[in-house]
Amino acid sequence: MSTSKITQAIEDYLRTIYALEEEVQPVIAARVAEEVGVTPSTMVSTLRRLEGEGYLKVLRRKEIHLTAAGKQVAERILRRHFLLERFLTDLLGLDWVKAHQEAHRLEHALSQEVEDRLAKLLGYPTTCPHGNPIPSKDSQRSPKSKGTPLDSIAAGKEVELDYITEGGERDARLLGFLQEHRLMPGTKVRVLDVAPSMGVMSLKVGQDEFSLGIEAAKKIRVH
Amino acid sequence: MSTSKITQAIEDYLRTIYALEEEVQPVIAARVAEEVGVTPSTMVSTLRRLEGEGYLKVLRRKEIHLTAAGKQVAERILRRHFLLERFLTDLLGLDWVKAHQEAHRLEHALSQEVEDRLAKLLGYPTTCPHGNPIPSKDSQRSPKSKGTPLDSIAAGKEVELDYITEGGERDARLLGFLQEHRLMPGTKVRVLDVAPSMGVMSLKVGQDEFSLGIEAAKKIRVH
DNA sequence: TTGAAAAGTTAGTATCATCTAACTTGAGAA
DNA sequence: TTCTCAAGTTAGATGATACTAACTTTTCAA
Repeated sequence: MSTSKITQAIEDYLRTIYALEEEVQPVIAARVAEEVGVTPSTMVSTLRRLEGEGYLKVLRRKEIHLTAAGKQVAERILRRHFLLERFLTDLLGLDWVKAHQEAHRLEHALSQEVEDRLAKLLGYPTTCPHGNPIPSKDSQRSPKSKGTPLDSIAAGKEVELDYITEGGERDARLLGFLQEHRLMPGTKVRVLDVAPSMGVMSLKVGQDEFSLGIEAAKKIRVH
Repeated sequence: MSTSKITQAIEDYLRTIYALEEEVQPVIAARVAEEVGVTPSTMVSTLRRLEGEGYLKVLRRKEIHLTAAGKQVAERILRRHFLLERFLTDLLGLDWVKAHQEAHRLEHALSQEVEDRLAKLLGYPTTCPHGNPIPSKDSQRSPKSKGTPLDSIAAGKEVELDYITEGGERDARLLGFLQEHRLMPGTKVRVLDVAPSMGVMSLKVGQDEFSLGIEAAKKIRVH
């Protein structure tokens, strides 16, 4: 198992599965295919390869579960991704959307040593710019306090933005929208109105009032 | 021509050919194959692909010449490579050898925007840590003053190290050796003795006396 | 001039990562 | 229960990048 080299494609599948595991109950092939952007048939052969390499197991109900080896690869990539996002936003001044995209390309080319030194240069940050906790190297799974999805907050309440899930991070339109409305970790948000039948909720940040889709709100965690 | 996407492999071949062009008279397939680390047969098919894509021409005497398109790709990669080397040594504190290796992996994942911002962060450096001029973006070929190869300096003379050629940069042992003996751009070196028949020359840097192979000395430019 | 070493070429394979098109399976709604 | 749609699968193909093994062609020096 895990004999051959870890390619960029493998890293992409594993990190996607890992992120999905924290968001949807059973991770199935169709979800992963959607996320990674490949056809179902590609998914089948890739899943077989990944299972053969010992990175994951596909259970009877088609549920995909990462093995320890798979988790290790995924966490390493996510750690580098978040670190790069910090570097790109904090030191280079990129916006959220670009930082995410660029980090996605660079994360595969970062070595352990550069990762370590970059972490030091940045003062050992504990979260990415979107508030996600950076997985620690010693594989101690982060407490994953999960936070409360914004869509489950009742009208009238004011909450503080905790973080944007990895699922939200992958959505460039959402990221751009959030940054535009200054909705970032630490921001106070008031829920003016929730209309599930309409699929939207009204929010107020400072003097700025706007609507957000319920689906998008699910990707935002508050407390 | 140049219709399909520029892959990492293509970038590697083009940047290698470009660097060789500045060092050896006619660039031939065998040299490139050696440098890139592929077999001659791989070289044949790759050369055909690259020629088909319009990145180079192979002339009658088997000479390989980059087209304008090929040069553009090569210069862009080299620029990113040198910039990354600066970043890795100046901000992250890596040594020469590692900086070169890491830059070689990262250079393919750097976008134009990140390149620009990185250049700004570093204060628009004009040379890499080994003294090579960073190719400018507007494709104005650098004057390439070439410098004098260290192996052609007569015994007794003292010179100043100008830069280490790209060919030298690719040689990890040489880089490590040079850094160990503090032989870097700006350093004054005295040539104690030249023994071409032995294939070595004796040098003195500060109080440090040591021998260097003639072949290695060719990759060092002084004035 | 010639012959060996260097360079180049061909043919056949392999792997990875992807696709399309056609098909099967399965799970929940009516 | 049955039908439908989502999910999964198979077969067959492609392109990029690489290899080995067996040549052929060049080039240069004796």
